[in-house]
Amino acid sequence: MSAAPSRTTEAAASNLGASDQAAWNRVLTLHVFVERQLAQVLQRRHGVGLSEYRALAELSQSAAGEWRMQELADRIGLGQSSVTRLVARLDALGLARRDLCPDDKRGVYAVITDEGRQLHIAASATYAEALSSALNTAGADQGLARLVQAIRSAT
Amino acid sequence: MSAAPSRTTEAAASNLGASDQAAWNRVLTLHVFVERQLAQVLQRRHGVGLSEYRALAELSQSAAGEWRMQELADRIGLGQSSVTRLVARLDALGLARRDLCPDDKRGVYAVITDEGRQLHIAASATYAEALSSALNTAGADQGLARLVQAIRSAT
DNA sequence: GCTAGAATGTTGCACAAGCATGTACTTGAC
DNA sequence: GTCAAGTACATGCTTGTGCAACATTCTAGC
Repeated sequence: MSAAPSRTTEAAASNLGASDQAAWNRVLTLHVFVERQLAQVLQRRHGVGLSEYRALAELSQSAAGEWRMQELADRIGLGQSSVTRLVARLDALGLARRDLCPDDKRGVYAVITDEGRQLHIAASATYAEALSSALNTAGADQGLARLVQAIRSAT
Repeated sequence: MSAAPSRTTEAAASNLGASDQAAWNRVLTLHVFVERQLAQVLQRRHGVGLSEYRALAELSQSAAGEWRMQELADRIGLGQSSVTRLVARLDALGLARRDLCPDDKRGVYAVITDEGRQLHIAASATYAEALSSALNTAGADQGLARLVQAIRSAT
């Protein structure tokens, strides 16, 4: 796999690479813009950060309102140690609590509280509204319009 | 703006809101995955972080190899203070230097050095390769395939 | 010219996130 | 039953980032 067969493969990969970079740069621009909007509005109106909100969202839509720490970490895209402290923050705010796993004494559940559910319901409306608003604003930008459209229509 | 006229508007916004959330969650998942891959590979192979790489990329593709601090901040999606320190890091590494603006004594240029250009060229290949690889991997995932396709085809 | 306000960067501070390590527990091989 | 390896989470440390406050310089209006 060095000479002829890789020739076209490498060329194709290289070409795709260039357009991938342009595409990804647009994603980055959009990501920064939208996340900043969301973070600001959540902080102002509900006093929580994006990670807190997303943790509450995952917990509240779980069947039992709880997840193992590791599972929660995977779901919100953070590392283990970050989630340990994130749940500690939620605990301090009364929005979630830590619960020991009975059948595996190493395990810990993060459990959403009633307060947490209430905050999530309220913040959820804010989040949805701000997200759509941010996407609309970004979609009005010349360079991002097609990307936003593509993201929205990618089921 | 409370009763009849807002009825359909709110309903439409609400519906769009729900699908926007699902769409944005996929973007977040993809973003975390790809950025982590890129950051790891750049750090391992070239000893720089993502922000450093992106700053070098912006500087190297500028006409004069330089940008005003604020302009650079906008281009890589960071705040002013972050860029102040980012450029200080690049300066310490010999990859960029700070230059005073002659006609506006408040202004500062971040200027890429030869070392910076060389590193960028090398890292650029790594970056392109890792990006395409990451997108391909993500594109093989059931839940992300359509999104990756959409992003790639959104010119 | 002068002064008020805007613009450009820098610095102090707080904080969230990652990495490496430590601790407790579980599992599997023998 | 015991020991080694692996899993699950917590903790110490470092770092990059944002916000707010600050100093300096530019720009307009008078």
